[in-house]
Amino acid sequence: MNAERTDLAAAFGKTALLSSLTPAELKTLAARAVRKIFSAGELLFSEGEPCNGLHIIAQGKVRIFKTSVGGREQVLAVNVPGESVAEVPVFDGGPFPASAVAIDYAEIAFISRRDFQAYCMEHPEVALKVLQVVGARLRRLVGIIEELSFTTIRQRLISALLKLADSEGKKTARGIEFQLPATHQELANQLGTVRELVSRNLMRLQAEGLLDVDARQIVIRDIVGLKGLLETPS
Amino acid sequence: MNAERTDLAAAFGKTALLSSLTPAELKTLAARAVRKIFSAGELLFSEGEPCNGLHIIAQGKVRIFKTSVGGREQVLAVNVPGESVAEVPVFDGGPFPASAVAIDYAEIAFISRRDFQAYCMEHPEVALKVLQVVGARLRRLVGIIEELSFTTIRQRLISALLKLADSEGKKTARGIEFQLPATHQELANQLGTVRELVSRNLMRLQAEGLLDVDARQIVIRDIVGLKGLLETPS
DNA sequence: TCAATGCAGTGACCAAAGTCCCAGGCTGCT
DNA sequence: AGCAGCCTGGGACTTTGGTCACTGCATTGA
Repeated sequence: MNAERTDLAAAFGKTALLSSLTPAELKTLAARAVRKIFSAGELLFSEGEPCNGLHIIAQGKVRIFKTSVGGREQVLAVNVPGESVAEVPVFDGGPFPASAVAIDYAEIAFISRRDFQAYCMEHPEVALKVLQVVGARLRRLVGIIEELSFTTIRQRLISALLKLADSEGKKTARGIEFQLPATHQELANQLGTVRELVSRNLMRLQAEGLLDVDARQIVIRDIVGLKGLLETPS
Repeated sequence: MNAERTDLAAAFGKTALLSSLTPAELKTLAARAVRKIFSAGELLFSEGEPCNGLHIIAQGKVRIFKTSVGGREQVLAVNVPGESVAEVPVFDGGPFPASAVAIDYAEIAFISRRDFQAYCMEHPEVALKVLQVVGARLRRLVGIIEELSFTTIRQRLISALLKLADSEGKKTARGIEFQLPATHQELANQLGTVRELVSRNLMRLQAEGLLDVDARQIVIRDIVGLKGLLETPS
């Protein structure tokens, strides 16, 4: 396993936060970082816990989410290698506003709050980068709020499908094909709803001839029609 | 009107962002700021517009909100004097993620992006403050998402009432009394719903004996009962 | 004093969202 | 082969949210 370990300094060089640093600086920072390994489904941290450092994803994907008392989940973000997690509590000293879980095997570089804050004081441009990253996060949250309060589940599902088609879809004779990245349950969590509604709405779109569904395999037959449904409120 | 003008340097001293600056620094920064006056209901800026500077509220209140195609509104924040508005686009260069309107007569100090960014490079501690402010904003947005996706309008209304009771309520013989800060419509916008549901839910709570409603005058009769409704999903 | 306007309350109605429950299929394990 | 556990599909039903239309009330300003 050791041999497969990602080189932290190299990983740092690819993160938006630290891309402006010189190789030497990356190395000194990497030296201060702790490597943490998580297996699929393992929690990085839970909402409400105190935060003592910055997490940078070297490998794997991390899902950030809130949990309700009723056991429902709302996904806030899915982060990939090169991205950082929980920048905010590092700087305001508060607890984690949400929980984070490793979606699959993940390697995380962990830098203590003190070290990173000190680094920002010495390198103001890093602080500005952090600000940009946090800004992007904030914009995405505003987008989630907009979707939750203005759109139906049907529309949210459609726009999620369109995004997937755009990023992972392959054009075939039958249409644009792709696989759902996970279970209907997981997709429901991202849309802020429950499994059944995802199933049902997929079936409804199929019945309307807009796409074909076979469990997680999706074939979009009428992408123009789908986009049309986003404009005019159904 | 000139005589009533707020002293910008003094106002700056009270803002979280700039509280660490010396009086001399405040003065030089204030010299670079432009004063903008808005009357009630006037737009500071609209979602999607490019952003060319930081707004700091010297006087008045500002409401930040998103608008849907159907004309509905979702309030993201209400900011008061001493707070800044739209820090994010100042730093990431993107457009405003939402619109802002003056709730009543307002005086805004406006500092250009370039000036403020330069200031942050010279004073890294200011950048860290900005990060804290943006962090607080982000936490509030996460809170809104949580409410939108996990709670009913009834519960959101109750928790809004409890917050108001806490901040503005006065204990009287009849219970905790206060006035709604604005119209039912406005309250609905903050809860992410429509006027009728606010009316109805208020009436329902009254029928249940938990509070008395007379238009905007609220008397909470059973605060324990209200809090109880937040715990167990109704 | 009398429209005009804006806000609050309300009933009827409809659509969306959510719950509960069970059946069928697939996978992996014993 | 047989079983257990997950995931999906789907039926029946309830609750919540939202729309529309109308009434009454207060304020305001001509």
